[in-house]
Amino acid sequence: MTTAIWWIRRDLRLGDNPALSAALQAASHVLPLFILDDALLRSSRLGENRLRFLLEGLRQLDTDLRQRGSRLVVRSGDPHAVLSELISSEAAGAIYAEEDHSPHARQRDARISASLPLNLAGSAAILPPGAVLKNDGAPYTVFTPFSRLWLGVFAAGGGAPIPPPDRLNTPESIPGQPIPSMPAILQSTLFPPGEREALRRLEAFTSGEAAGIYRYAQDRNRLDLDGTSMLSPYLRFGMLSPLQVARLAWRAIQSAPDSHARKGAETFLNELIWRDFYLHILYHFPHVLRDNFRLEGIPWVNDPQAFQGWCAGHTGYPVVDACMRQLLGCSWMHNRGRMIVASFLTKDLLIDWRWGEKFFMQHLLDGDPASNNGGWQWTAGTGTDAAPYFRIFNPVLQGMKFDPQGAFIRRWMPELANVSDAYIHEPWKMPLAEQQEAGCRLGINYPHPIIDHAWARQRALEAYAQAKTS
DNA sequence: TGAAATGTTGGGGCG
DNA sequence: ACGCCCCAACATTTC
Repeated sequence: MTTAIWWIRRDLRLGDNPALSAALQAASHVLPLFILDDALLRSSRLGENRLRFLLEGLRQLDTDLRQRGSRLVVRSGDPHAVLSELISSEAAGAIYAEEDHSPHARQRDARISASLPLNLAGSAAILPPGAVLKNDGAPYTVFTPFSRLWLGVFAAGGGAPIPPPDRLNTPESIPGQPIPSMPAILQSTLFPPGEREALRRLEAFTSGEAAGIYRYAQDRNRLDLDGTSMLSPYLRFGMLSPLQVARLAWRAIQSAPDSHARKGAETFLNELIWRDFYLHILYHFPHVLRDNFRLEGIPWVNDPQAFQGWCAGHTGYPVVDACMRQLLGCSWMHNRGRMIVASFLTKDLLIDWRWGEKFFMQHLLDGDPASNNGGWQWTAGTGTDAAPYFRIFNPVLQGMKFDPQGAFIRRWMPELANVSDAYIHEPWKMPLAEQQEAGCRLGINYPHPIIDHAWARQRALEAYAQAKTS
């Protein structure tokens, strides 16, 4: 009997899992292990809701494993200590794990590899960092050429997904600990954790001629429609194989019924490429977690009270507030909303993008350092291939464009529920009579805008003019 | 994966 | 009929 450890990190799935597959080939017995790393659990960037999503995902994985004659072993502590103890107590020959390209994970894995037989197989990205480089071997810092080459590399390497194993032999009586329970903070779970649910959503999004992926190009920016895949939390924890999602998107492009549908599938695949782009950026430029990628010396105002207003959804701009309430209410925010609130924080309020980045990490189920950092630096105009400094969203126009009837605003802002279409995006213009009729008195039921956008825009342009290209 | 400011054009009102 | 003005509507430039 030989034993291999399948060390699960952010690949909570049995299907299309190269690390699990390698472990099964290497040994007669496989020990599925998840380590609750003290260092990660103590991080101020780990929100309770994401932790709970992870723990419940582990419970789901354990259920799936038990149906295959196995079970999940959970241990807390320092990964190196846990692994070396298990290697000797179980006489395990090797450890197999999916590669995690984030700086913290690379450091941890390098330390472990130095003394333990750690084998990395598969990647949290679709194409691993290093697979998409410029001719001179340098990493891309502009998205469009990156995506062109990415598509070429991806198309060349086809292949079918690895089926989930029928059975895992797992050694008996390995001491583990029960998966911790956390009370649910939110009443509704928009995102039931687990691979089964993830596959169900993927199937619904990509199969059939009426699939959402074919409407993605036209609907994805609409806050008031379900135009996105809502797969991000599952991709974040590898409850879905990102490679498998990309394969299905690719297939949808090939079999699209018309050019409009093809455009939808292409746009969706493009978003997956953005995900890879930012994973690669973080791999090649880990300092972006602390520093601006390209601008230096923006004179941030960093008003804590304004920040509190933004966090709570009390800015007085309905679309901004509705998006923040959506984040607080379901630990997820529409991508269009993320851009709107990020632009408002960095450009209107002139608050350092790091404040918003951290807040997002604390609240998003899909919070991932690479994509989150990339998105924030993009909006702040400090990142790779970033929005230019002068691109400043007007929260009123964004609301009118992407929530035309205000349905999204009314869903998240009960105090605005009876405000008419004419004023739903700028309630401060409401005459007193209508305020009373709508039960929404400015300054009482809903705040006046905490800042005047036209003025704030001017201020932002002046502030960014002081920044230096670095 | 913006928005505002500025420029241009052309129809209609009017003396 | 003609010129002038006003101002949408659209295009271009600028931030």
